[in-house]
Amino acid sequence: MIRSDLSALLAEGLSAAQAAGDIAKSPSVTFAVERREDDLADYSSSEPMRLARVLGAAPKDIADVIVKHMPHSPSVRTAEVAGPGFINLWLKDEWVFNQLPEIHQAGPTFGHTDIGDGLRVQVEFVSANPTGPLTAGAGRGGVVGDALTRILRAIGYEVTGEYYVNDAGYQVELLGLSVYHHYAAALGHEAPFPTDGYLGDYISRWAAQIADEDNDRWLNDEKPTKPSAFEARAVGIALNEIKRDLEDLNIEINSWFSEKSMRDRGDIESVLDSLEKGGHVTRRDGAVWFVGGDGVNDRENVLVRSRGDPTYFAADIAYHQDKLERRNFDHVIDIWGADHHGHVPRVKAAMAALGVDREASKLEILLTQMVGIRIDGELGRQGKRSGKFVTLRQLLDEVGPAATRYFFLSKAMDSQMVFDLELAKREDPENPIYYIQMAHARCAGIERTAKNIPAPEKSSNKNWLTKDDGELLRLLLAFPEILVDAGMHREPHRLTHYLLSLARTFHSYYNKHRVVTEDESLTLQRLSLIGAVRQTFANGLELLGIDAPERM
RNA sequence: GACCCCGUAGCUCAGUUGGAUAGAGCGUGUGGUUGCGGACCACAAGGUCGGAGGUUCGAGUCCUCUCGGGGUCGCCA
Repeated sequence: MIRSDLSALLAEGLSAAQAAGDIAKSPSVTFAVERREDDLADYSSSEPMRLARVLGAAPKDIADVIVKHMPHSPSVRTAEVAGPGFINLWLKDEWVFNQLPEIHQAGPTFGHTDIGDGLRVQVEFVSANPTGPLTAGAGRGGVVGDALTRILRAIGYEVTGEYYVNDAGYQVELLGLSVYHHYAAALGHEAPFPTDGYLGDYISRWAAQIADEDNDRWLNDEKPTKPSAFEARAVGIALNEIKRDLEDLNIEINSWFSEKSMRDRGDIESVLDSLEKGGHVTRRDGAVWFVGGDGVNDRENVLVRSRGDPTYFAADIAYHQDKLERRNFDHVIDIWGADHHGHVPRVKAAMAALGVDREASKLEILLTQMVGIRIDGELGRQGKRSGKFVTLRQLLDEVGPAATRYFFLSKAMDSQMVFDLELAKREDPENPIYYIQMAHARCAGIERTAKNIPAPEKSSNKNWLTKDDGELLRLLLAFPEILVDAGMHREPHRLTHYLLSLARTFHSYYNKHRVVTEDESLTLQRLSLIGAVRQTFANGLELLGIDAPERM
């Protein structure tokens, strides 16, 4: 990666200067180097200004001395001191040009690095209750989690994407009773509808499906025979719809973790036992409460209800212990909806209490903010139990998976967003995803036009690079850095913005320079560049889970 | 009341561990493009970064206060 190479070069410059006695000694320094998108430099570092105090010298003098002692590098054309103490670095065109074959050689793995060092990471996302179809908001978490998973893999982590299925507990009981009410009705019987039952249209749809397929198999007067089996039947239908939605949105789940099977193993009892032994439990009003650790002024939360069944919180503690201890992931990332934010401190406190993650360093919880859906200019309220919400399916049917993913991935996850259905439905250039896909298709189109031209040989002519070729190629070389930043900051939208910027640069280039011309040598060189551009779009879109069409 | 997120161009949003003149898309205006696809390109207008203090060489970015919008505070999940 260019950025880290330059950083090392500057560090060498500093130590050489220190060895020569030109500047005071210091502990080793990591030079922050940033890529510039203006015309001040290709890359720059402001480290000298930060070093001023430590080294007891003026920033400008520090920068001067570093530049003076910096070893020669084949990639650097010039290094100069600017402003109050910046070091500006320019890449050598010849070196930039020589990176092109490397991009082609890496092919589908161009941009990938191994800085993750094979660390085992779990990303848990969506995990919506199987008590109804996925909401549009769940789509946001799903898309962000899926893209993050892909990006982390590309930078060298071994990642498992998991969906935690809440297929047990009170909400599932409610689902079963709600569906049963309609099921019985469909067969001409009566069963009570539960208080706080689910009101969505899909409930009667599922009931009709069960009545149709199973006839009177579950029928009894007021309650289903084998109620837990009936619940499982309803949950099964829900999960099928969820899986189909995720599949159509190009989201891959490696592992479906069943809460029910965890409960059946007795994990909750054993975790409660551990908490009790650690003195983190108190009893009051017939219920069992969790007491936060070490004088933390945290509210107490119920683990076991007075009627005897464990809460979602208790199950979640067992689940996270399973991830962090039994399955021993090096790092766990949970992606939750913002409405769960109050739950974050409790779970972390419980993990600390269990001694599973005392430093609170292994469990990382990210929150995706609310998604408002605007239909016909109206911003409606969303609620699964009321049955009033926009489903992910509606989004997919009306907008399509590419635009849906792009829209969710173009904004930072911690900012609230409004999904304007009418706007997103329009298939005009307003939607930047077409602009990006078009760039890829154009590259492919050029390659089709040139397909009877022999493959580029090793070039002897290195003066072909215009400023525009160099700009385009420099942008390609930034791709690996973008992936590292997007992964390490957990911000997939950085990749989205990069691709948009690359598309802009490419379209501009395309409009200005013809690739396939009479000049065979030049044509071959530019074909190689265009091939690298196409590869970068393909790789980037793949990580976003968006298809890269050859034609549009 | 407590806590979380947001507030940047007309609209939707970026802004890289705090760095040099605040960016993009859409919209608006003007112009270009007989070519590898016109789903394109170039140029322009448009900003007290909600407000006030503070931290320091330097703040859209960090801290405090404050205003506005959204969210969460259950023996629901």
